[in-house]
Amino acid sequence: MKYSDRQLAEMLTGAGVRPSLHRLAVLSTIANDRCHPSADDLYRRISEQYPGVSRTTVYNSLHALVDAGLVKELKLERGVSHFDFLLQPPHGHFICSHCGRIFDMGLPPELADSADPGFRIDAIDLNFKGICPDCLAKQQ
Amino acid sequence: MKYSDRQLAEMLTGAGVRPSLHRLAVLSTIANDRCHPSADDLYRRISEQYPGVSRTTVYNSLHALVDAGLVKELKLERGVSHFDFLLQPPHGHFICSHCGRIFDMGLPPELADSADPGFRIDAIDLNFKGICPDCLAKQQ
DNA sequence: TATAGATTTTGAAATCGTTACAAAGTTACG
DNA sequence: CGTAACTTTGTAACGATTTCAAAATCTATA
Repeated sequence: MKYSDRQLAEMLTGAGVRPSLHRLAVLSTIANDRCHPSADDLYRRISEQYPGVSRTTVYNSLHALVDAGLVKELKLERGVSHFDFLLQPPHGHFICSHCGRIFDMGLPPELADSADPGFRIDAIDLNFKGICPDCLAKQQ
Repeated sequence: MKYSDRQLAEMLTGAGVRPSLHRLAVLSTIANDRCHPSADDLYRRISEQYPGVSRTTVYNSLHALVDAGLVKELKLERGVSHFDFLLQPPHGHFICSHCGRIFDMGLPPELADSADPGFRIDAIDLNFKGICPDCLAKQQ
């Protein structure tokens, strides 16, 4: 499923964020490629489309999108954040130790209930680590 | 349950790591306080006991303990690692958005089975975010 | 179409946690 | 003892991110 720039622009205005060219480019890359890019990945991708864009602009855009609730920041490894589109059922992630790719994984439906009583659960991060099918096939 | 320095030293030698004073102090803090300290928390704690200790020594010790499989590095927030004692059943964590404390939480037993077939799961990180009972009580 | 006001972008410098590295100190063991 | 292996130290570097103030660009209203 691909989101048109018009759809994405509407999401932005709907969330009270002005749909500037750069913000739209950042959101479109996150929403349509679903590759969980880091800020630097995004900077390089956006640079191809808009040469001369500032790294700070990419960070600014990301903050705006995260604050607007359209994008989720994933803290999977120390030091680097990755970014995921939020318009879809909640899901976890799988990080392949071999190729580094990040895959979406379904969340067990009653996971929130497994927390101790008395805690108010607002968000769940579930991350698997291991080897993805592609790398398993290549390995042996 | 508290671990004596002798017990901890045996764990270290058993794992092939020389039980130096600093390493023992780091491990003891992580094992006995169970407060999921960051490297900087540990540096400050160890400094009280051994004034003049170098920050690098704390990092070196942490690396040794993580490599030895006695300590697990938690990547809960961007930028900072926290450290948890590993000698206990696998568990997830709850981070209170209000006070910042980190609590242990049980893992649902068949969580690994919920991953898509074809992936080899080596590790699971489950993190809840929300408000802890103490902060909930104080809030209203 | 002007123009003022608000918002966005820029680029350089700063920050923060962590790592690299080489020198100095310590320990184990023949 | 002597020497090789390991540990600690302190400084400098690193990389991702943030800060900040100036410049550019938009928007609304006249």
